[in-house]
Amino acid sequence: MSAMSEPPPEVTARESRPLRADARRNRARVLEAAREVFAAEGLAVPLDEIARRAGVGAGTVYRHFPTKEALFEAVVTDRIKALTEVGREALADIAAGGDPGEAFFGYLAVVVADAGTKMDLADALVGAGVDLQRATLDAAGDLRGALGELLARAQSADAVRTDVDVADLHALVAGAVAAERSRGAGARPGRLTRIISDGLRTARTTGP
Amino acid sequence: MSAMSEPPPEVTARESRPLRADARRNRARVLEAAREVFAAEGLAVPLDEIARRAGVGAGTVYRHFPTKEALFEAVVTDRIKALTEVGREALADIAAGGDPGEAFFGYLAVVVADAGTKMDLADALVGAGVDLQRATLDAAGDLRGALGELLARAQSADAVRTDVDVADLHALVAGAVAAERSRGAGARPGRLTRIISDGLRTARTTGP
DNA sequence: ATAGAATCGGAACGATCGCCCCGCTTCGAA
DNA sequence: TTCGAAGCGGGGCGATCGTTCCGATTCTAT
Repeated sequence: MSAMSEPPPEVTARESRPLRADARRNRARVLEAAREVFAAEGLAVPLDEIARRAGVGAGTVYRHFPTKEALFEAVVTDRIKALTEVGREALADIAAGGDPGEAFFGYLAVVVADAGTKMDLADALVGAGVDLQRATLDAAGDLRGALGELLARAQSADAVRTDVDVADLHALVAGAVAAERSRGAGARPGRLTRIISDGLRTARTTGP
Repeated sequence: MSAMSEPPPEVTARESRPLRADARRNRARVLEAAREVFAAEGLAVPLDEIARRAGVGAGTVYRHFPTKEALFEAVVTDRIKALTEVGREALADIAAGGDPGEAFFGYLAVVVADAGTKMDLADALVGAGVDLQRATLDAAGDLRGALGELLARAQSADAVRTDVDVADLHALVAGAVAAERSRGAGARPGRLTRIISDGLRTARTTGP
């Protein structure tokens, strides 16, 4: 604290002071570079690379994010929230009279397709040497929640076998993402999702 | 499985001088320790740890295996060969009149179950920062071959949908393995394999 | 038993990478 | 315009890990 003349009215939270203009700009640049690089290479990329791509020094990165993982989580959390949002929309769709099965499988495809092309999400989902922290865990929990509710609805509508739970789903998604990631950039996506989806359906008596 | 004996290291004309007694013993110890540790922890384990577990110095490890990857591959190749052998047995089973679908799905379960508990195979399958070399690639190719033939037979027997190829299978297996690995040691295995297997089956017209 | 060589062990090296420090630059309020 | 301080950059520290080196040790042919 200070014995100086000026008693600024913000002794509480730290997020009050507005960032200096260049600082805010640099912060945005770092985040943007981190998004690109993490999405392309996963957690394994050196932090210097991100700093270089952002056109700043490594010290600047640490000024804005206390740790490399914090930066990583800032990026991943953001993406997870977006996916959760899509899930909520799917739920709203059901509430509005949409088909639960369609909503569920559609969402599954979206998640796998999106996460499959982002190495960062793949790393986070599969947990390759990643210790998630509060914020990210909460976001992941929300995602899990949305997915779980969609699953429940689809099961109630008799569109998905009932011997599957959210944990299975998480594992399947993680697996599909890992698989999608392991194949080269080639091979049209969605192939695996279709197979997995078919496996999830209730034994259908489609027939001649 | 994974009790394959080691054929003379495939460098070149190495059969000239027989290894000294203690050297041979140490080599075996290193391989054994590597098997355990790689299976438990994957490629990420420090080499010193292996040396320590083997009761030798790091230098000794390098005397027998030129590089850490070489050691890793020696272990993985061994395991892959064992899996391939099981695949061949399944094929022989078919030739002897066994059911192709049963053989295929059974083999799939075996591969996923086995690889799912061995981090080294998971690493190798998913390719997490692993550059396979000749020997391992050949072994992997053989495995792929066996899997491919089993797939073809099962498809001919109308037990597996025909819009799936070996690459899809590889991806699915890799994904299942990664998933199996990402969940804690809990959760009974085979759950995912069953779902995936159901997805692979030809659309069945089970009765009304 | 003995010498000579094969082998061992673990200290040391070099590269990588996360993170911190500090002198200099740049902002922005007065 | 001025000047205090927020912010910056990048060199550097420390830890980890793969690999190498070499003096000490152990084996085996004689």
